[in-house]
Amino acid sequence: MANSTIALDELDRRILRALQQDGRIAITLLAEQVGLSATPCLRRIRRMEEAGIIARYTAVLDPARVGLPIQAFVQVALSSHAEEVATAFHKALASRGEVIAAYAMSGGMDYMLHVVAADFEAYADFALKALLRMPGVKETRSSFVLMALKPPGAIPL
Amino acid sequence: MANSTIALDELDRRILRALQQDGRIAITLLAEQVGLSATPCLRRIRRMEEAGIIARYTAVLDPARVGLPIQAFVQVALSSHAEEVATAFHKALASRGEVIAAYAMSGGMDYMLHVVAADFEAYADFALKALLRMPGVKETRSSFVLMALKPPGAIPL
DNA sequence: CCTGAAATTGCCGCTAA
DNA sequence: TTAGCGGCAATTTCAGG
Repeated sequence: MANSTIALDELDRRILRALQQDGRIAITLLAEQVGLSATPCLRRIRRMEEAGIIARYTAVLDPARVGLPIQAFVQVALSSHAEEVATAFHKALASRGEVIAAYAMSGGMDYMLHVVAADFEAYADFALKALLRMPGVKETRSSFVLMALKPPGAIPL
Repeated sequence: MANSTIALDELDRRILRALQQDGRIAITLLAEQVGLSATPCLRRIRRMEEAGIIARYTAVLDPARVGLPIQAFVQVALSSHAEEVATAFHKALASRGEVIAAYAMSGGMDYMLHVVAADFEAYADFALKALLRMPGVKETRSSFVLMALKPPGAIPL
């Protein structure tokens, strides 16, 4: 996972589209779909993995079906933007599995979190006992997901 | 992808953890890791795929490395909650690749969108020319991602 | 445990700077 | 001529029965 900026041609983009659609597709099949033989196809995939274009492969789970039907987005403001406060906060976030995504944001609130929970009680525990007590947290604002219209999105290529 | 609610035992959870970590792991290796032989391991995987617990497999791309370095979360309020307005809005969202995730939300704003773009100009085009003209859109509020702390998250099991 | 299929590697040929 | 890319074929490993 290096960081070189590599140019992608149409073949690469086709490969990425196919792999986003089905991350376990057989290389042989993929190669056929994009109009290559397996060898150069695999070579391109490896190159994009090395370059960090393909970050990883994953199984996408349905949170509701694994017992985590509650999803929320939480905006968080910190009371201080000192680096050590931010670092401590990041560390606290990292240790919490229910935070499935976290972003530092521009604008009024400093962070956006995507959180899953088994039920409202578990969510409340997280929000009140964990999140609000994390280092530097000044204010939080939770909104719950009622319905996922586009659950896991592919990146347009 | 049925919808039966199936109980997961510790073995299933281990399988899911491994598949979230590496969606292309070989069944043989996975089986060894979780302490099963390949055949029953594969059976469990198929069962969870059928049940929709495993929704799909995907390659996770780094948006910045495929030319989409701008990410934003956009909250959207509709002027009407009539079903036909909402449906038209959902349809408009679906046709926009830069919207990589969309959720109907509780609370003040009706929707939360996760959007990627090649640059601010492209983002502005989306926000001003596409989103604001979608059916029923009353108000939008964009916040930009400065840094992804937990980019693509796994669901805790 | 066995058989067919897939992944992976080495090697060769083609094409363009 | 050399660097880069694609294809073929052989080998090893995997999937699925």
